Amino acid sequence: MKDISSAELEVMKVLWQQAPRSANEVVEALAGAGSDWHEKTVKTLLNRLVAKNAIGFEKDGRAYLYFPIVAQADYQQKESRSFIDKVFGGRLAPLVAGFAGEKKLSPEDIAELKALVAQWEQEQKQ
Amino acid sequence: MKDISSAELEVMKVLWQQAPRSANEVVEALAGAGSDWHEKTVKTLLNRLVAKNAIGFEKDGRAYLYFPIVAQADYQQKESRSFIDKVFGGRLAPLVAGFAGEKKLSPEDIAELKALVAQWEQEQKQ
DNA sequence: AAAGACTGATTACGTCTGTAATATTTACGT
DNA sequence: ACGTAAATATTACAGACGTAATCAGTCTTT
Repeated sequence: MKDISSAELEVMKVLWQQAPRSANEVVEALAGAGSDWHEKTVKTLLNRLVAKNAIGFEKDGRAYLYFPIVAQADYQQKESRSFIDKVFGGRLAPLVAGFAGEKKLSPEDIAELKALVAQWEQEQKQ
Repeated sequence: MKDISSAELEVMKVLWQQAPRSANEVVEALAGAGSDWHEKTVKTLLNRLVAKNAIGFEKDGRAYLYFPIVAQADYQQKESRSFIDKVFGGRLAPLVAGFAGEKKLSPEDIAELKALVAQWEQEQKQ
């Protein structure tokens, strides 16, 4: 399947958050989120996403109700993998270390990472 | 500065690994790394990188010797930040959790992440 | 000195993307 | 049943990108 571009991704996020939604609902959600895209632009993006098979729709009268086909978790997983491969030669730790070095981690992130590490240790003991 | 495209990135990697290098040396390094780009293609990429100010060159007779201007660590840092913002709403932990869930972590990664976490704990105690 | 070889510079071209405008279809209201 | 507003579909267009080919300048060799 073709790549989802970054403008298209903003539309996906709206549908991941809630679906199905009409084109107008998507437009409004984006406007509410601070986007200044013209309505026509959003419709184009929806069309392209349909063409890419990233979203689908069902008819509701004359309008369409769009919903994601690609799941957010799958998208995140694939993109993460290809990003780490491309930029860090496939190693995750250097990315985390880079963030840590720049003090760009939120306390929640630190807590969550700690928990993950603790969990791995548990699993390894068994 | 303009973005470095993914084809351009392959050229950057060669120069990050060793610099300065002539265009032909870059071509050879890429060929050695399994790329099947035509020599002309690589020259184009070098040109575009110069135009983007990502690399520079000094003359060596009729040939140029290219070297990176953008540092790899800086590039990685910026790209990581924008990737995490774009795909994970700025949170790092979910990315790591995704990898963990898919068992896609190398033992080295796990060890390194553990060490990082241990280090944060140290820092917090002080 | 002229020709050839090599190098960088310029040009090419189809696809994708951002950002819409225009065209066409169709359901709803009267 | 028909017109019209609203929704979708098609078309537009410039810049970035992948992937080169061609042009132009210069160093070398004969």
